[in-house]
Amino acid sequence: MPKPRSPEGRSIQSRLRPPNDAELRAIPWLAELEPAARRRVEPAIVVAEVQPGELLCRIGGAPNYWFGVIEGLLKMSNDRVDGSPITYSGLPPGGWFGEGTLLKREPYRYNIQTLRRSIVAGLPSDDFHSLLDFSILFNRFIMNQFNERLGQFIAAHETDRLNPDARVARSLAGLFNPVLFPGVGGNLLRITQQELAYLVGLSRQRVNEALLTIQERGAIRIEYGGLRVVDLPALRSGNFGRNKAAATAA
DNA sequence: TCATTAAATTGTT
DNA sequence: AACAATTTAATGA
Repeated sequence: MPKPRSPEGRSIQSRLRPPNDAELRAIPWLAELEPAARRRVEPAIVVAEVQPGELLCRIGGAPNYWFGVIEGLLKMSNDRVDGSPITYSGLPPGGWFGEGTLLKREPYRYNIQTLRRSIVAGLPSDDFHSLLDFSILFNRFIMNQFNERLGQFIAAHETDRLNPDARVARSLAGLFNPVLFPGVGGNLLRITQQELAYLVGLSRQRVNEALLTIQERGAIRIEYGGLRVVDLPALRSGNFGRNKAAATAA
């Protein structure tokens, strides 16, 4: 697990800076806005580099920003009563989250933690709400986002009881959702097996085994420091071995 | 640009 | 959890 970052560095708040051009281009919804809306909101966007293990927001915190991943990898998790964390989703580049919490003006109901060094963007709550007020295209984007997330949520729920191979497959399929995470360019996702293990809640060994199985089935190609999707529908369906013998025999 | 070395990641036990 | 093998990144000639 990434060691929780000690308060050695300055707080994230104090490290905020304006985004550069490349970072702005990595924000998917900006390009969809009306030109006037974009001009108005762009100056409000801030970005920060966050180190592995840093907490962007914790349960109970007041929602100040709508967050997005420019680069890197985050995870969204919750703590169960027994203290064991349950991960809801990984957040690869292009993913924006927290709009539900902002809308309800409620405290965060999950923890967002960085799995590796990442660049994170934030749109202040006030600007988020004013965008909702005057940009129809932004509303459309948010609706789309909700819709996709609902699908993801249902898929995740089904996945819970499946065997490890299928869980890994479905988690991967979730990360490759082009609507929620358009920053995952092409079909290559940069994620180490260790990071994936944290997301899925399995050991790295088991994830490694699962990935090899999935690769054998032709759904992905494993690469150093990441992997490539060959057959996304197959990943989603998640019909992966109850046991390896049956898998290879078939 | 190439060779060397360190660090990160993967595949196995 | 530990280990060896492989890949990448960094460095300097």
